[in-house]
Amino acid sequence: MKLKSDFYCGDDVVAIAQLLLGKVVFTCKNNLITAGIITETEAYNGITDRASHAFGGKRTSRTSVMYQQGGVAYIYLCYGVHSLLNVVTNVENIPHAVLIRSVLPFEGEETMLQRRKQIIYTKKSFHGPGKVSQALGIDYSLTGTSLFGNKIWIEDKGISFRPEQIKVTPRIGVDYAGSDALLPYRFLIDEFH
DNA sequence: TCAGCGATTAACT
DNA sequence: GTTAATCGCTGAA
Repeated sequence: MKLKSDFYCGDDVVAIAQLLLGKVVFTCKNNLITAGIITETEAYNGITDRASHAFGGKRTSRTSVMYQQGGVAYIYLCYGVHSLLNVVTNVENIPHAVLIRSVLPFEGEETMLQRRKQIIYTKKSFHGPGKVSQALGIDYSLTGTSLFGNKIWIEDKGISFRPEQIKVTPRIGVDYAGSDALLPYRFLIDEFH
């Protein structure tokens, strides 16, 4: 069942990041459906978070997507090469987002591997935010896409994890964020990594 | 218009 | 665990 607006509009982005573990991201591109079970997320906690693009209330053409009401995709290009997929949360004007870092194949595994130019699935095939977007056929032009439409959406398939399966760590690649780089905002399912 | 830069990846030891 | 490659968008002028 597709996640509803109230899931995305909560005000605790860190809690939502944890709740997204086990949910399933779907995309439909060229009539091909692909989907992955989320096994790793990071929270980006609005204007007080130095690691967030919206730190200090920064609002530009790129970051304005994060200020929309929860339930849209914020996708941006990193290193000129990688499209990174985020889920926008909270209400309008609060720029919270959750980065999807890893998935397990759920539907359309062959298509996902083809997009990654791989023949054989390994557990690392879709570990890393750039790989997730590539496998699901997502690129930065889809930023701002509603998660209630037919291009990208997230479903609850009843998959959940016990608290002891969930590992909490600081976020990756945000050393420039000073003390905020140490915040325990990354969640992952240890047995899949 | 254009210099700067990055929420990474792949390929190493 | 480490390090180098990389390139087109972003944002300010």
